[in-house]
Amino acid sequence: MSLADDELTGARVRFAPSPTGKLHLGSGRTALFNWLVARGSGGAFVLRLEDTDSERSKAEFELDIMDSMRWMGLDWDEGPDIGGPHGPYRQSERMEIYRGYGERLLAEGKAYKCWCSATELDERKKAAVAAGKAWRYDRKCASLAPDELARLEAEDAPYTVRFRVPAGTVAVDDMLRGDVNVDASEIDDFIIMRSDGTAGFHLAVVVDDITMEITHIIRGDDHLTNAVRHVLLFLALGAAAPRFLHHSLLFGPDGTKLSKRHGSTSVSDYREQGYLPDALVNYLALLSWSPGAGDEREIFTPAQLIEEFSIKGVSASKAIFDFDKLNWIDRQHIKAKSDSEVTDLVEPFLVKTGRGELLDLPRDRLEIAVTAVRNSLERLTDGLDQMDTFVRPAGLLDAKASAELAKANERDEALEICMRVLRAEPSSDREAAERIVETMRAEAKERGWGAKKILWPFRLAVTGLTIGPDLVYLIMFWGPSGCADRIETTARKLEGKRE
RNA sequence: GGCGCAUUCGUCUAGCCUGGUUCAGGACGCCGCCCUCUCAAGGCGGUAACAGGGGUUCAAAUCCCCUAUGCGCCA
Repeated sequence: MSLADDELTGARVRFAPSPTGKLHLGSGRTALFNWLVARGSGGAFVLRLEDTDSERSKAEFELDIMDSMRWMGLDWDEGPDIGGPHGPYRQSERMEIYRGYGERLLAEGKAYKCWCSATELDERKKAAVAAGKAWRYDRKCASLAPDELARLEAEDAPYTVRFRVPAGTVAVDDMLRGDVNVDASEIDDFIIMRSDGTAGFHLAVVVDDITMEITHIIRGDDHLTNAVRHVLLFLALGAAAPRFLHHSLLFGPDGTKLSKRHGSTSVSDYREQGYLPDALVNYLALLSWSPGAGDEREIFTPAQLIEEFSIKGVSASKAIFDFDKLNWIDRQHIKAKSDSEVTDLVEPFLVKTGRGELLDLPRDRLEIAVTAVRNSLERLTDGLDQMDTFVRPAGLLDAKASAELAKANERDEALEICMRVLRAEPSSDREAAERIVETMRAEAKERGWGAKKILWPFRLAVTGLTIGPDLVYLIMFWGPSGCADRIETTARKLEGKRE
């Protein structure tokens, strides 16, 4: 990683998803950026689960998130499953830690107890809005008279703990946007401990980042203004604020937040649809990152991304997810693989779609079938239908093929030629197959025909279909004599029909 | 409503920091042509953008200000 202007060596970064849903593409992108910085800087990548919402947090989502990350190749150095020196890595297991920090802030006068009830707050808020004023917590409990305070303490009524926001300007050091300055008076005294004794979101995040020794916080744009609160808390707790990088959010083609309406949104969906993990990673990185400076490459392996990625190449503007481009990138990654690798990759999808006949094929023939369709692969699932060509019974014509054969001139002669040429070739390797096709072309030429006059009936008679893989692969798959037999079967059927 | 962030072809972007070499480069998509037994793939070519307005300057996509729009956060 080249980070001339950022002393990014040994950066400790973290990815902190809430397990309230499957790993979203947008979160996957955040995880990717963190991972790239960790790996590129020789630092560490921490996975932390923000599962404080016990209603919505589910174990199955934790599993999906971790599975999806592993599938993408985003390995972490510390996390809930593998532990680490700063654990636990689930917020639900860290409540005692937060409470300690909350109490410390309280003791130092940097926070205060607030007895205002939700309904009270609501009323005052409504009044403020009705008066045309912006509502911000009015600090009623920030300066209670001593006797009032004593009375409330004695009552043992539920209270929240609010952070006493100091006056002044707060600067968030963002690696993409420079210092973002906000006047602290814009921030109200937010709650750091809820009335049930659990930590508020902001406190939990900051305490985690301090105790886990996070040096760089990389997350979505939606947290940019939250960062102001976080900086305030870091300072109040006597910790140096880390550096931030708030990347842009992901949107759908219509400019609204990427959601189910636009198609699949979770990483695992893309996995199931047959995208290569490296391609998804490549595409996600390319949304808002580019190598820059006249470097026009677009296809990168994860290793290359680690090598090339730099903060300088990251754009701060919004990113719209383009399915077409993803498909194209996936195709490029598939193309870069060997026939054997693609075959390995396709196999699980044959299993999933119940294509037993193809799976029963010996490996070398399966590989021919895969090789035959790999050009049309945008995703691993795309060529499956065309592969079915190879397990069709001989002589079975679909309606279109049947019609095409019926109207072909000199069809019988063409098929005769095909069979003769095929039967004359004992070998079935690629060279032989290519030779056969060339010979058929020559035979056509001799008769003053176009090549189509022989090759088109050949395809139709062998496969029974009007579309399908290149002829060379048909010959390689069934062998010359196998093809001749299939043609013969078809020819006999045609004859039977005629009589 | 307040605050914050963003704004180059339909989309992702290069260029902006270090103003002239850019009547803005690449990629996806789209369109056309070529190749061709089919579907593709591939090759070649084309389409299309500096949000608007003011400045500063000999010169602005590049620097400054304002406006607009989008998004986000707080409520």
